Amino acid sequence: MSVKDLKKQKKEQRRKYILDIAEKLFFIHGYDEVSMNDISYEVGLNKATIYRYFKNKESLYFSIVLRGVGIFNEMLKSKVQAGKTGIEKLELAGRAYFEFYKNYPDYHDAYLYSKSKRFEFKEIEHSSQIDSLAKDVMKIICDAIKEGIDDKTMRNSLNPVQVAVFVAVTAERIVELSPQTLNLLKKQKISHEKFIDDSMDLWKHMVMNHLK
Amino acid sequence: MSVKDLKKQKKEQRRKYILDIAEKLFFIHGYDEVSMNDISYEVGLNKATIYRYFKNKESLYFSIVLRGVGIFNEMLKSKVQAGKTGIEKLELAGRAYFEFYKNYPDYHDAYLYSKSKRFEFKEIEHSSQIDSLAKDVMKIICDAIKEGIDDKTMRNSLNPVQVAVFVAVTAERIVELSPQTLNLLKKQKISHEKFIDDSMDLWKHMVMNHLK
Amino acid sequence: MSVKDLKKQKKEQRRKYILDIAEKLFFIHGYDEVSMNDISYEVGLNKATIYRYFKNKESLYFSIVLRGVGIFNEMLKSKVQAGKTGIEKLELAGRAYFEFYKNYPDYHDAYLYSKSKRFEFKEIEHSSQIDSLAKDVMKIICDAIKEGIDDKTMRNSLNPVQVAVFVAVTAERIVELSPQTLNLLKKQKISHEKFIDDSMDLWKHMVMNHLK
Amino acid sequence: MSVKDLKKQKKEQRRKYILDIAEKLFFIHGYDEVSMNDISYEVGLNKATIYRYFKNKESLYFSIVLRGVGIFNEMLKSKVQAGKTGIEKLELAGRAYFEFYKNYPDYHDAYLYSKSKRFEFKEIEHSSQIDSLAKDVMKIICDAIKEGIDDKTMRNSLNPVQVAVFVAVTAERIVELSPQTLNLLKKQKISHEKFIDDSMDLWKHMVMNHLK
DNA sequence: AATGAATGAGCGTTCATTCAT
DNA sequence: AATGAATGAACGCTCATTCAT
Repeated sequence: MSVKDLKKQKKEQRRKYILDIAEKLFFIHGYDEVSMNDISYEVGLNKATIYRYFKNKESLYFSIVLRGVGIFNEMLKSKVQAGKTGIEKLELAGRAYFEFYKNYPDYHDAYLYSKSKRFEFKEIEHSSQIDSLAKDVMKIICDAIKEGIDDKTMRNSLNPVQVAVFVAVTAERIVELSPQTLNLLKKQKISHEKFIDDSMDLWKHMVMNHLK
Repeated sequence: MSVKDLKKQKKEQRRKYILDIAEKLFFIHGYDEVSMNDISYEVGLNKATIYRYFKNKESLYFSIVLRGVGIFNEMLKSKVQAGKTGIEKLELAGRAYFEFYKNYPDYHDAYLYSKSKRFEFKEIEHSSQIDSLAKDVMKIICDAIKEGIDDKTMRNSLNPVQVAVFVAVTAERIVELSPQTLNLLKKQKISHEKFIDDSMDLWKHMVMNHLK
Repeated sequence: MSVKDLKKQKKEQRRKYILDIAEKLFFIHGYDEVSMNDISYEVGLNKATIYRYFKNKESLYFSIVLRGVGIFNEMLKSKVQAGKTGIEKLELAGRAYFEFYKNYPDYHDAYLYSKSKRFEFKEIEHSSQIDSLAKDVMKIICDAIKEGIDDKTMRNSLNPVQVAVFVAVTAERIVELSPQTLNLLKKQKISHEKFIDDSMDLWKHMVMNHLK
Repeated sequence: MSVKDLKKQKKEQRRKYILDIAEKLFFIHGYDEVSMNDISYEVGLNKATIYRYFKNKESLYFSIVLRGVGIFNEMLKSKVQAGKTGIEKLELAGRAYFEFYKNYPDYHDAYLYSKSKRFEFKEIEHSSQIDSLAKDVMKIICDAIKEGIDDKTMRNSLNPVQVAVFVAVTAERIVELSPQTLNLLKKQKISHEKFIDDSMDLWKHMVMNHLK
């Protein structure tokens, strides 16, 4: 039993090691520019061995994405719980997202890429776990909105799920502006940071209870 | 003179024909899954002949994207001008966007893909024309917001460019929901259409002048 | 008649023009790096039109080589006739060769390339004319040697043809040393020029009549 | 240990096998006319497998050239050491060269082609080893000449390096006469063999000490 | 568990040349 | 005489993946 566990542990360690190296490479060069050769070389293990730990290249990549989503989830949870009102929690959720983006931009990129057309129509390992975590995220946002409606910091005409989806998908893109868009903002002396702040203000106006 | 024109016209027709076929293929299978071999085979012309009409694969793709952006521009312009107030114009801009998405989802996809990391760092034919059209779009939205501030249908604390960017980037993604997200909405009996409608409502709350 | 001649003349002029441009390109980039596209573009005529003047790319190239060989022939003839003794004439032939190399290194390169394996086993236009000129060269050298034997400036045990061939083929390579070889000489403070001079001295020792 | 060695040996054998086939093809058709497809087909291994053994086509070719240069080096060394005087050694060096050419004309050709413009400006595997062997050759010839000057079988006015270079580059070409040149000699009833013999006689006259 | 060897499929692009007009 | 359109053939190389051991 103990021996088995030891083996398992060792395997887990090695898996983690491979993941660390692959992550580094993917983050530097991008998914398509990194070959399994590159990874196995950098890891120091045979290419075929990598396949013992990961079904294929995609699975390897999605494991990394999963890491990122996990990190985000933690950040989100710990941040949001500090809020008192619903609207405050929503704002904190937004802040959590942007903080995640600032601290782990590569994970963020990887996550977006994992959801791009590049991978669709394929059954990929780990993608269900990623989805599950994504669902948790939606639930947290949803709950914040429900709370906001209850405590009257938000309009009661809002549909929590609808708003949560809106918030989530727009957040994803607000942090990743194209060079051209950044340029446009620059001309108005609006930094990316300020843009994000202002966007959160728009969010609040979107949901706040103006009657109160 | 007339002979030359005829030739030019014929060439233009041929070009269009290639573009039509390639478009079909790209829309079905995606950029990376379609090879120049596939295209030439489907077109019925030699691969090298394709290269007489398009510098390379990317140029071919971006020509298609350009088509789509052109179509959207027309739709946007004709829609927006029907609005009377600023906020009405903004709403119509949104409607134009969603209409475009509904009628030409593939063009929309192609446009997004053309802006993805997949192509960055490269100088690509037609990309400047695409950018130029994209700028026109931003200007139209911007003008609508300015008008809204002037006619007091929108808050005067808004920065037009900031809002325009926010609106534009979020619109891009609201229409492209992942299957999981669509599922989530479905459980709440919210159709994609309804979601879009509701999102436009959120937009309006975001910018409207509540004092009035 | 006169009209025909005029046409012929014009055609000849155009041919020369094409040749001039192609020559420039070949000399700059080398045979294999220049495409018929490049040439036609630079010439300003349609690719197919080039083919009206030259059977194919090789024929075009060999026309240029022919030019060079022609130039060399003239230089050789005029130089050699100034010599009084046979050995003097041989030396002058050598000098003519090296002068040609110095003044027209590109023609020299092209000539050597035309004789390389790159082209063998093929029937190429103009190659017989080139050969014919090459024969003239051999004859001139041969005659010089015969004269040298007669006037006793050279050993009478020499076979003129054998020596001529030896002189001709070695000359070709003495002027085109590899970077490594040039380096080796440099270490001994021997410049390429000096090497050539010394080589001509070796030639003279090779044939001179030591009894005299 | 022994297992590893066995594998290495097997790999070496396979490498040699590929080299043998490729050599055959290159020798028959020439470098540019043989594609990697041809080689892999003839070898009976997948194209990609060839790339496991050789970095690229050039590396494959230069491995073959290296073989040839190695063979020549052996021949040269063993021949030259049999000479007693310097001039004798020089003559033996020449004989070694011609013998090599006679026995391995294809290797000789390949070596010359490897030094042609076709490959310049590129860093190619094995080329440094080839250069190193070429340097050995030059050293051997140089030493022979120095010895010849010392033992007074050669003129003391000679610069050993200069003569060595002259001898080396001319030797390279004497053996590779064009069909036209061979024809010319034939008319004088001079066989290639006789031409080479006579050429060596010229060499000797070139360097010998006539005072002695 | 780990490896080295092997593979099939594919990639976009370029070329010299030839045709119908 | 001159053109624009069209073509077939080829090119070296890389990739993710899977075997036999």
